[in-house]
Amino acid sequence: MKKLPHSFYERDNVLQIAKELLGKILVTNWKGIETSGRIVECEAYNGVTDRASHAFGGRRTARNEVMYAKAGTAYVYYCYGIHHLFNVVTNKKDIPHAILIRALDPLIGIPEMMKRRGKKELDHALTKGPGSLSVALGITVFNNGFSLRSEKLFIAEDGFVLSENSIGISPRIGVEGSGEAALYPYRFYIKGNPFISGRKN
DNA sequence: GAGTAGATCCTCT
DNA sequence: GAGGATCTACTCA
Repeated sequence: MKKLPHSFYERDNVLQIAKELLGKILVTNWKGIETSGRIVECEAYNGVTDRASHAFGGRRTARNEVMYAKAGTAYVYYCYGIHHLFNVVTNKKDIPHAILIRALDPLIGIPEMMKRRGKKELDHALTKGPGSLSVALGITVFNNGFSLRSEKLFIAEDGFVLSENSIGISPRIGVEGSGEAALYPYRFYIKGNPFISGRKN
């Protein structure tokens, strides 16, 4: 298993990167407790031309400043008063592309994840949906701006190969108020995986 | 199984 | 002062 190189994140096609993130492994390691999961669902946010993005039209505020940071940076923000949403910043510095990680297939540290989520039995809601997976991996706004190549938080590949026809593509979730941007097919997921989020699947 | 309400807080206008 | 890249639980059929 090796960490994805900086060049992986720095490319300019955020859709391509989002698709390639499927099957990769997101790892956190807080205080020696390692938890990880395979990425099975994500959404691309295509910079200043994407109405559903925080950076639409070139908006740049204290909150989304991290989207303008260099590739391979974690962008975490708080939403609906409950959920921490974890994003990966891509493309070059000052270009606000990002990919929202929406669901994981848990691999390591499942008991710890269940503890963080307050669950006694393992079920498919453990890491399903961006809010849930952040809790399961212990990611909070505290991690905003972290590098994704650090020892505590990183994305790696383990040789897992995904065939082209097992990748599903659909419009994004939760962005209905974003005009035609809500229809863009920017969501990528692994077909048939039980951890895919979305109420209607 | 499907639909709806409630939680709950930071950020920008 | 309103709304947001949401999830869960509970109700009703």
